[in-house]
Amino acid sequence: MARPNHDPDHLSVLQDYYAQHRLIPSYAAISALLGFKAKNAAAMLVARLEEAGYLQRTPDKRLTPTTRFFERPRSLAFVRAGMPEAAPDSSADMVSLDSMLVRTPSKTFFVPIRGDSMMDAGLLDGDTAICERTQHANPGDIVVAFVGNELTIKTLAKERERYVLKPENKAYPVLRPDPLEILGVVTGSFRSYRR
Amino acid sequence: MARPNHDPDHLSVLQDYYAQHRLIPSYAAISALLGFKAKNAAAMLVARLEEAGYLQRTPDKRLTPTTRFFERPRSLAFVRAGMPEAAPDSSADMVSLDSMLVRTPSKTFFVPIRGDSMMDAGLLDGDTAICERTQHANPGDIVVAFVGNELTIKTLAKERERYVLKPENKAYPVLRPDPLEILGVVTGSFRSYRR
DNA sequence: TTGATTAGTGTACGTTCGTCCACTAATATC
DNA sequence: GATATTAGTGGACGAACGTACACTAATCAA
Repeated sequence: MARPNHDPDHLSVLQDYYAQHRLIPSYAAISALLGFKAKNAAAMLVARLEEAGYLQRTPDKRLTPTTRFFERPRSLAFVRAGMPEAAPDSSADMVSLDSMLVRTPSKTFFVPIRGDSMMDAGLLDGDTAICERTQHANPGDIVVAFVGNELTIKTLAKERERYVLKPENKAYPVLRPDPLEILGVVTGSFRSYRR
Repeated sequence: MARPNHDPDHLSVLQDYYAQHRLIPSYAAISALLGFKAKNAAAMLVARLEEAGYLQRTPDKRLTPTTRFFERPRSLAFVRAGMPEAAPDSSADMVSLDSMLVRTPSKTFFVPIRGDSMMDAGLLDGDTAICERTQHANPGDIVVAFVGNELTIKTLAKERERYVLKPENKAYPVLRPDPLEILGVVTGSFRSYRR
């Protein structure tokens, strides 16, 4: 009863459970899930997974997944060999996009992109910018600002001593609002191709 | 000590905690976090949030977030009028990334974008494409295909009687793999500007 | 002004949880 | 063939967790 190698199947059961419930189960639940008859087996499994960097503990010792826990086998490449249908990705669980893209929910909001003024930065009309409210932004950051009573998204730039808003499209002029009212920085973006 | 309205600030503290730790804290931890002196206050808060559909319990009664828990406000055009800090009309326009971008989890997988061959479609190096496994794709769809044993993302096009893969960058040639092996269509994409 | 409702305090209690320790079984190493 | 090493069993125990109940305070509607 001793396999030197790690327990990949055990891990994937936990991953599936997490995908369903968004929670690492208790030792008792793990035992039930994996057919262990002693909670201790679960405790040792968890210890191994912690060691291997799949699990982690909060300051108050509660179990949480690490980033590695969510890593999908980039094995999509293998798929080729076998059946394309056969689970390219056991999509069973995927990191929720929310948790990937939103670090501080209370400071995060979405702003729809209108027009093509940020086209060259890959922000197209209809995209949505993920923004975080913040006091300070640096030149080069893409920021959300108020210009003429509307929200606009541009790259922050410094022009001599002055901060300006630079579109990422040569067809548009640099904006020099005064005062410059910045609401937040853009931390990400997404788009949907469907409807 | 009785505000009829819900506790948006309490919720957002929990959301931030979850974003950091990927775990709903215990009642004791919630009390510490929010300054409650009695665990019971936390229990009642949780009950309210369950009622409101932000939290949920696993079969074994452990607390987990619901989809609504992850919803963020879409644009805050209102903010301008009042304090940017003040929550805008919360009611409408709350969206979660997952529910927006992933329609069929079991058929959905992610493919990282490499290179700039899809630049003109706003898919930059480092972006992630959200793909859905499907049998049929139409000309004009952005698809995931196997070309030379690697995954590639291109626009599907029809050239006379033949389907070809068109890059969205004039510097790249049209691909005419035969047979053409399509894994799925790209239904969305996202990127993060951080790190 | 009264009464209902909502939010939080304080304390107590039973259950679950994680940990610990002794023990067993199977594999790999020398 | 002896011996670590690894994986799991089983039971015991203290601490943490969730729950319950009685009570207080603030708001709102009648």
